[in-house]
Amino acid sequence: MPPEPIRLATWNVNSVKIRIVQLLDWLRSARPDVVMLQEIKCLAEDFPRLEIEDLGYNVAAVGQKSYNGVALLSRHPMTVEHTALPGDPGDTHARYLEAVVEPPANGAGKRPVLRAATIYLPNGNPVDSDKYPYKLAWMRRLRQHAKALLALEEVVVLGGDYNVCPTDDDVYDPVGWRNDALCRTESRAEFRALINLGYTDAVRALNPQPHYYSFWDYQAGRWQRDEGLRIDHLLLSPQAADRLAQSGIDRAPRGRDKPSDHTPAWCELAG
DNA sequence: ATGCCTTGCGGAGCAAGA
Repeated sequence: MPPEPIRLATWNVNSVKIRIVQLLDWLRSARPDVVMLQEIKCLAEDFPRLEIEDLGYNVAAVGQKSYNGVALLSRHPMTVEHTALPGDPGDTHARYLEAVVEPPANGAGKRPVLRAATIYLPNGNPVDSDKYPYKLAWMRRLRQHAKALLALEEVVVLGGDYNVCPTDDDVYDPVGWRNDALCRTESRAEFRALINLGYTDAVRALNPQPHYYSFWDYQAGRWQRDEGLRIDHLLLSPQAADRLAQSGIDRAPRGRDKPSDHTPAWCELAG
């Protein structure tokens, strides 16, 4: 009997406290094994862990008051490895959390561990403020760490809100957005550099069609017009990419009442 | 359009998001 596949998803929930009912409903229906959350917008001690643990998940969170904040949910045992992106102890934003997940053994024997990180990459707007160089510096740090992870030769999934539209195909209005921090040449070059280390964009790899979005602004009827951006990504190490079976974007949560402006991106790795 | 909508904070009106 073949081992069970493992499903992973990333979702910027735009406040986990406001979105708890939508999050629980989605966990019950999508039943992902590992979830990367962003913008929980609360302290870790205020994260609604009991409700999520009741659905069978282990929970790890790094939070701060009001802004940012990330969390990992896993149906399998999980050991936290990093609660911040290495490389700048002065960076106090809650934007990175990495853990090792132990999948259950099966008939064929022990399965390799999975290393999962949840990433909330800085937005970077406005581009003439110090937020943009902060974003680019954060991306360089991420590249350094992602390179070190490759040397481990593990199954690695770096999932999150990257705040980068990789190409013009990932934006509803490329000309209007070309000077935005999400689409600027430097942001795209940094994202490509990350990919060029040897990572695979799991959603793009199996869904090459343009205009396959993960975010729609609340304003100006962007959802109703399907005018969105693809900025939520799952990057796979070669050992993970070798197992990539399915991937996609689950639009359903974006169409529900009181939605986040992002919707989950997901992938499934063969067991 | 320095807007439009939605959050947190705090108890009004910003700041931040993307």
